[in-house]
Amino acid sequence: METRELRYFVAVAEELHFSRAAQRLGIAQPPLSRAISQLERRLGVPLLERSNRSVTLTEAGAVLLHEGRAALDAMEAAEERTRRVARAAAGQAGIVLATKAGASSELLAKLLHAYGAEPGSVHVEVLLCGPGQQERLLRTGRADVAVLHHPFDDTAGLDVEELHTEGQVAVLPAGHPLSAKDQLHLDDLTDVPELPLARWPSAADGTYPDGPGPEVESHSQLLQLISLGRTLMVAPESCRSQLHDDLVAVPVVDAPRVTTVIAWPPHSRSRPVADLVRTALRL
Amino acid sequence: METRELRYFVAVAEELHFSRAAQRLGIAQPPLSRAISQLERRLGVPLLERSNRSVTLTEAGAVLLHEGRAALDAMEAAEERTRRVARAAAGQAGIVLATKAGASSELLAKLLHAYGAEPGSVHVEVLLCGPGQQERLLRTGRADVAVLHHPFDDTAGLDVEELHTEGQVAVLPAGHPLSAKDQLHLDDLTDVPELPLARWPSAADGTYPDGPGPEVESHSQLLQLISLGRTLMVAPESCRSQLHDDLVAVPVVDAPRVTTVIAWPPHSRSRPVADLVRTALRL
DNA sequence: ATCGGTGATACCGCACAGGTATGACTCGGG
DNA sequence: CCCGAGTCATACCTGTGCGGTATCACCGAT
Repeated sequence: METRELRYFVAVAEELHFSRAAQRLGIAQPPLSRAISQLERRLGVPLLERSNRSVTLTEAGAVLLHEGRAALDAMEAAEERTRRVARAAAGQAGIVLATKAGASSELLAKLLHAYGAEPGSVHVEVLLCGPGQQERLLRTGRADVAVLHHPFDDTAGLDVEELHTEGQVAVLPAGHPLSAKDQLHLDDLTDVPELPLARWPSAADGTYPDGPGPEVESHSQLLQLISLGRTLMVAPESCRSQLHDDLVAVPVVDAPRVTTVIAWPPHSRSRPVADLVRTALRL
Repeated sequence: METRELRYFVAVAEELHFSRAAQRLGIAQPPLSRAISQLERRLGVPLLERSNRSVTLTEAGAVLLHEGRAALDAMEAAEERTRRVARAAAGQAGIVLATKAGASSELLAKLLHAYGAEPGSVHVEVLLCGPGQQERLLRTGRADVAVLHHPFDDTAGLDVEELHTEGQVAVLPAGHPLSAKDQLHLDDLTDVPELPLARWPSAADGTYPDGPGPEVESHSQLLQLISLGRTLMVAPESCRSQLHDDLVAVPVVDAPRVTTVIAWPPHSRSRPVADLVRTALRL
């Protein structure tokens, strides 16, 4: 199976629409149709169910979509890491660490400081990105190591070490009745009509889901909207250090505990990554 | 990057010889040369160092070899699992479990029996294979779940659960002076001229490494050679249940402890695999 | 100096990816 | 009830590029 065929199939399987998929791939629709049927013939397995004006995945198609995404990621990672290693060898070496913008900043600062003091340490480029993006950067080879947060990020297929576990707090505008309490439950927060949960853009297409909450695209926007009394959020308690006086954090006793982990691709043979992880575990 | 290019590169990187690699790939040498230089040009990175009569990997080439193998495995796994899912849907369903021939047979029997009694259990095809092969079967999609042994098998990139930990014993011919002891150290076993360690064929090319020990290709051969007083082996103590009277097992106190684990690919969404793992953990 | 063996280059033919035009079919609207 | 819009499939053409053969340039051993 060639990557081209697999890319084509993944596009169709995601769009469930040949013409749109062809447009996304930058080719015409007929060659795409042909490529897919050829793939089905070669595998000996029907992947798509073409019925009245709609395309759906067969069971086998669903499997190929999943496994195929992982395989394409691995191909991309191989290519990307090869390029990066050459660039590193050619001068300004370094590894790339990906982390969610605004999360675990204190821990990260300590880690980078400690690692920088190690003998043989290399330059660490920090890549801040939106939620759920770090994991992808790691899988596609654009990052060597990432700081993730269980259970929010998917760590399937990555090697991880746990660094820190903490509870979560509700961040509320000062003066709101709920902010006077000294602890809360999740049920207290789901149905607060005047503070609906904010909506983030979908990672896939950048559109916002429906709902009453305000649309946000960054952490600072969200904090400002809380200050303005328009929404609330639930976040790991370490975020307290970044809150202004006009925000109040109240522990949410039944929210899932959040574990900060350091993660890297399972086949990594990078010495700097190993050093960085060892340093992180000593903190 | 197309899988064809990557397959070509991996072949050359493994052989470090264009003509042999071309032969292995079933193509002529000139197209292979061209494909590799084209790959290097596309990546913008030299992968191979061609100097006086010898080909060596550059640092980038070594990375691409490693990452590329994983990527090719993932591609193969995607293809294989898709085929298998279709076959399973078409009638005789089932999952494939890979394990080393002759290892953990008791545990495996208990597991299969317990799983078979579960509601909703499917047929489990057991694939016995040589040492170090299970892992590959799992990575390339020919198996859904495997029973592996730490630290012998590499579990990087697989999800695992530990099932059982045990020490190791030396298996000796009855009557040999060492068999009279009630415990041994590894040092006692490395330099026993009359019982040199047996040699297994290499997984890569099937050739035997050099050495004084007898060549074997199966567990039963090895046991017979021990009976004949020609070699010895060190194995997990659970192998005792399969030994004849003319073999003696003596604990090796400083041999690494062996952990039997059940492993599956990290992206598995197979319900039967999850059930099987859950059953295994209850044993 | 010669020969065997290395990888690179030159050239050719054919398979196949991709484009355009069009068909078969299904739905919705006038 | 038919027409038009929209779906994916088919037919045909074209050009790229993969693979093969022949050959070269280079190096080392004899």
